[in-house]
Amino acid sequence: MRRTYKKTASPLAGESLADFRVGVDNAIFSVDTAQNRLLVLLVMRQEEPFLGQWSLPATLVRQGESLEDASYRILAEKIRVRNLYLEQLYTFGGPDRDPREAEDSYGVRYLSVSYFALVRFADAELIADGVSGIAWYPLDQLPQLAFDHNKILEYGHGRLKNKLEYSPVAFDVLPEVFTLSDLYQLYTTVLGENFSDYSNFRSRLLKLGFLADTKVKVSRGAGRPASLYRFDAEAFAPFKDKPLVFI
Amino acid sequence: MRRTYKKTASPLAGESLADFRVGVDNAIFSVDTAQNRLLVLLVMRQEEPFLGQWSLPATLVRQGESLEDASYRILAEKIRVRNLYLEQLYTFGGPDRDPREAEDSYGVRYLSVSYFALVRFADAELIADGVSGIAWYPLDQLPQLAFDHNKILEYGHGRLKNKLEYSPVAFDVLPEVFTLSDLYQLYTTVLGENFSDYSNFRSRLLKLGFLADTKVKVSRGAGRPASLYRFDAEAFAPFKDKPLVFI
DNA sequence: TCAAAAGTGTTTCGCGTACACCCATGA
DNA sequence: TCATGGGTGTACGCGAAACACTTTTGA
Repeated sequence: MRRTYKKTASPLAGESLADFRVGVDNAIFSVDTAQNRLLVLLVMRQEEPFLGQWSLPATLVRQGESLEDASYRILAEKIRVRNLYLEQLYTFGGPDRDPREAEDSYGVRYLSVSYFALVRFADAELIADGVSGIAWYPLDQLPQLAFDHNKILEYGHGRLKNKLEYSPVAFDVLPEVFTLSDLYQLYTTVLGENFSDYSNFRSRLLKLGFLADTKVKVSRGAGRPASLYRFDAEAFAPFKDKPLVFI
Repeated sequence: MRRTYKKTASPLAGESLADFRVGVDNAIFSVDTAQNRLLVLLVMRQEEPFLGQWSLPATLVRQGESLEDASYRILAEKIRVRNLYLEQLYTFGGPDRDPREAEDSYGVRYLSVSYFALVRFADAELIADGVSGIAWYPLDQLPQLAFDHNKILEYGHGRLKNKLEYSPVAFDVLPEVFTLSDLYQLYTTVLGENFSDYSNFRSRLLKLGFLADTKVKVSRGAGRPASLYRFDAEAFAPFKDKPLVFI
């Protein structure tokens, strides 16, 4: 039926279109502000190819399922989390990127649509199913990953840095209330040590006016107690879609 | 063979994975500096679905062909051009975005990986094959397009604006030598009238030091003749990968 | 000699940067 | 009382924005 349809309609019917399986690979980042570490979620592969190697949480897209649905599904299988940010990253689709292609006599191709996620570390609860390995890995201590997943993570890290600079993702990933140091730590761990002076970061952010001071103080060990702030979505609204630099 | 492989390896074998055809849709932009118009390349569809409707130049990915190859192939079929910029845009893959899915009893899905291209208008020669319609359309006078192509173009236009602000794509698309007014016109037509004052634009660009004055003057009608400039890729090198605002 | 287009210069204002310094707490 | 971390203030310089002005051509 499909064949006939193609044949009558297109002069290219004989050109042998590729059949695809579509995989979704999730690059899931989180920031452990307590330890100043940028983490990424890896799972141990339970099947061939790359059995026993670390990889990104991934799945193949099912019938009737959108790409984003698939991404959420795989995420929900690995982690329980309330606050997260998710967006499409990039589509890798060269031939021979997946060893399964070679084994397959029908010439089925495997295409990977990668998604980028940032989750709140505090309430991210890993789902250990007893069998499969699952773990947060510091981004700077990655093992050799399956497929082209190292490349995907590299790309994802770039995206994360941009997002942080130009959009308010940070507030999706911080607790409801947070100190300005928390915010600063977050930026520092993701962007590197020398992106901005604390006091300047502070005054710039406060001047924008969408951080509401709850006046509640919190003391963490020695030192003066810090004010807890809340992200005010309404006050931020005017900045929405406008280019805005947080650095 | 494939089935067996999946069945032994994965507990999800029964979950009915989707079979995909992968299409590549090209959002090809060009700027007619003479008429100050931002154009996009459309083709008239010669087959169902959406027969006789305008659409983006598109193709289905063939066996052994990478996504980017497919994008270049479809571009080369429609247009002869030497200077262009091309990059992946976004992947649209929800179920039911393509009417062919419904007609197909096997549940084949159609996924669209869109590419963004910017071509030099002066030497872009449309390939008219006598049958199919092909034309440059002003972006602000688009007809109703096939599939979700209007949405893709909207997304592509956003990308174009960003690219122009943060990267030197403009020089891929201008002639070898150009006047600063040419450059300014280009920016104006893409970004809108009020993005910057001409004189400020001018001094900012010149101060960066990668525009070489050829000292050759060119006169266009009345008015003082303008200097022709050349983009100096070597002098630009230090700025590569660094955030840089052209506005 | 005037309009049109190219190119130069100037003034103002705000913001990023780099600091120095004050404040409140725990040990 | 001192180390520690939170918070405030200031002085400098660059750059964006707005706009006035000069230069060189064609008509």
